[in-house]
Amino acid sequence: MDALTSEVPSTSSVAHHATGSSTISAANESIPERGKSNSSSSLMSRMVLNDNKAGMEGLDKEKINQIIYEASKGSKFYENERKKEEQLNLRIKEQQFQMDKLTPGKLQEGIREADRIIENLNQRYDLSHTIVHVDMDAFYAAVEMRDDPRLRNKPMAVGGMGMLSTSNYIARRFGVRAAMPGFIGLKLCPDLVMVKPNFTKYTAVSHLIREIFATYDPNFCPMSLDEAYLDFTSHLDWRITSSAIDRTFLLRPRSVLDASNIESSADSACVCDLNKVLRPLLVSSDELQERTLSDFSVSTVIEKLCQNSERFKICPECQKSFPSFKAKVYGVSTEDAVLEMRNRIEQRTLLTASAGIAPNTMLAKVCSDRNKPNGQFRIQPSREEVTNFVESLPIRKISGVGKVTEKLLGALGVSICSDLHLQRGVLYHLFSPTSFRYFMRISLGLGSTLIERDGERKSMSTERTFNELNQPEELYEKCRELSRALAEDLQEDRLVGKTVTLKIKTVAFEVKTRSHTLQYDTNDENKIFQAAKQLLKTEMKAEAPQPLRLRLMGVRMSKLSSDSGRCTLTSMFQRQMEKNSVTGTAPAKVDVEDKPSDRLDLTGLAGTSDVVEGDFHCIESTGDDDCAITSSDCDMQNVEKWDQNDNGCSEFDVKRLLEAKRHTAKKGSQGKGKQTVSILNFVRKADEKQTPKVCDESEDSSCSLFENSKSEAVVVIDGEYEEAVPERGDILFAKVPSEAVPEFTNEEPDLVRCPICCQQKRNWPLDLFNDHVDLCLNKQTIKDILQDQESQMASTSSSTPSDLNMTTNRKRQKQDVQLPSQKKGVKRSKGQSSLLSFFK
DNA sequence: GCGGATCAC
DNA sequence: TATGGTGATCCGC
Repeated sequence: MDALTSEVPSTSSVAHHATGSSTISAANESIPERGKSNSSSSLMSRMVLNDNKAGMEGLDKEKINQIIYEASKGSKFYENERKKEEQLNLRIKEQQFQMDKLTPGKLQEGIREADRIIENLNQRYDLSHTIVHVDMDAFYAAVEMRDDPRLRNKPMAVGGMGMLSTSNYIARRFGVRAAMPGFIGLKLCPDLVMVKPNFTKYTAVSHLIREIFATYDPNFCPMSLDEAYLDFTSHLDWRITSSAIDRTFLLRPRSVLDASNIESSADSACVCDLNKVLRPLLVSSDELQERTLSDFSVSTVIEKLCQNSERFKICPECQKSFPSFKAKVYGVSTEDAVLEMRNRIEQRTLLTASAGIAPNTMLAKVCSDRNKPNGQFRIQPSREEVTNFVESLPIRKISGVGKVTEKLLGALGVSICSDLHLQRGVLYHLFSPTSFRYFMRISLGLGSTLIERDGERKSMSTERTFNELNQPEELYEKCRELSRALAEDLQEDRLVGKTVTLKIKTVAFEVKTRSHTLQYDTNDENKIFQAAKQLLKTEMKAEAPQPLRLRLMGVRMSKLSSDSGRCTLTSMFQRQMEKNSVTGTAPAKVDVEDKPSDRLDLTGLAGTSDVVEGDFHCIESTGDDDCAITSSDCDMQNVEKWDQNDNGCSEFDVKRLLEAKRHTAKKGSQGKGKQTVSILNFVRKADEKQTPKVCDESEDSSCSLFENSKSEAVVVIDGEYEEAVPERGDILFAKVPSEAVPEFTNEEPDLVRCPICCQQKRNWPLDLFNDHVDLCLNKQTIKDILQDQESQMASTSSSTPSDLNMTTNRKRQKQDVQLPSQKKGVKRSKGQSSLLSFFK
């Protein structure tokens, strides 16, 4: 979290503390020889080594930073960083200015207000939870080392020349760390071995550890493949009453573990996790049914059993003999419980984890880093212990305080958490209420005590870095690829969204985002592409006559909702069609969302699946250069031919088309086929006799069904440019053929029927009809929701969290530092009535 | 609603 | 030769 953007000043009373100006390498300057001024001139705080990581204590930062600087200076990346640094320094100056303006009276007021807020926060002090943060040690690197013993004694990192994701502890001694480009890692450590990441493997390991997590807290909250928050409170309660057997686990010694992952002869010992294959056998054996066995006797009994009984000598999984192991009975204490979990993880994965134990997530996170690797640390749940711990803690250790916040606060004389309290009067005035509150919570050692699963996802995106692209066709092609990938991802998760955002990064590393909100939800590749392309086009124009030179492009969809069970007009009509197929009625088929780029489907209408010509004034966009508007009577003079664009795919200037349409309407020409210029993907027409008095604008306002002067029902998709720009395969219509008319044989002329509930009314006024349909849609939605909930309720009792079924390494995260989470319920449509009104 | 910035992993 | 991808939030406008 940031929240620290704008008006952030500093006080002059702490000016001597301030590292405000751009002077030297900043970060945490506890190193005494820091007195040396910036001889290497612009060592920026944002370019120096971030050693805020386990295994990076006491490095020769001076030397490392020099190497980093030498490797970076003069690059485009470096120049951009320098620019950002200057910006930050400006912000600090502004902060300083604001602080200087603070009068003693103002400061007093700030302190008063701060104390009031603190008092308030204190009311919520809650030490009743035991929160555990677990973090695998150097996860990706550890997996690779485990699987390739040759890597074990070498400095290595996972990643490539471009970027490293993790480094092992040996490499960290050289200053090589995550988020560092590989080529710099090589400069710091010429012997560095770089290994390509293998996410499939990491995901598999993640499954294993999550299975174990779930046994301590079925509602644990994974933050990434290798990290999670768990609420141990309930487990610890259970532990008190548990038997010794419940707390007994089988441990292969480390030497056995190390050997177990090395290729060996067929007759070697079993390498399965004994807690998976052998422990269940033991636990259910008659000999161990005596639940009152003492801690001591359990291990003795197990030992004897395994020595004497053949049943416990051969692994049922691999048929090999079990290796040597010991049975360890863990105590009922918090520390024992966490140690047990970590040991089980190690037995299962041959990898070590570290853990932090504290009354809330904020502290637990800090603790898990304290005794890394392969260690754990606990803050006792007392007010004193918490205060003690927090007091001297550098603010940078807190999740949510990054290097910018660190520097901003540093300029105010705040570097450790107790400083936040000392400077509360100033902070109150200089930061937003959100930020201030966050700071006060930190200084008190307050954090979230609730471990919540992530709510609904809020956005989904795809972005790619590449070698410079600057040709329009190349850029459009990239945009197309990204749109396609995003559409696929959205569809896989059955999500649709409204806001399309284009992200670009120029070759100078400047990042821009441009977004557009559609009138409707979609996850269709073409729709997304049209929007993104338009945004891209605008950016290219802004750059003209220079080419737009990019090194990255991304497409994001936000304002998401679920596509499953969604009550679109589409699905309504489809449902209705199915119902009516027996009786022969066939309401207009509006199929925009599902098959947007399909050709006009006249199958079953006029007995042909081809595009009908002649009376039609239709043009199919073939994407060819020679594609032109040929509508005969429609006044299309303002419509020029398609721009050649987008990699051979023609682009149509819709504004002009719409202009032509308006023009036509104004002229009032009533000749054949002149009334309507519709851009559409699908169209159906009603029988003259049965012309529906429909002018139905569904939730998808870009898709309207209306009646033209020929008493024809036409589906028009002509809202905004995104949906209007014809794509290859789209069809432009000026008129609808009367041959292709489905018969509404079973309906009376003025009878209007709700497509959802099938209620019929004569001369149903349009607005009332719309309201009714709205209501019906909601009703169906509610039903679906309730059904969902019921089925969920039925399955909640299962202790296995659904998240164990990870399919991608995409993750959602949640920070405890934010405002109270606004749990997003299911989206409500306008005019939704209460549940009661639906069902009474 | 949009765009820039910050942060975590 | 060469500095990532995904998701979230906050702030100011």
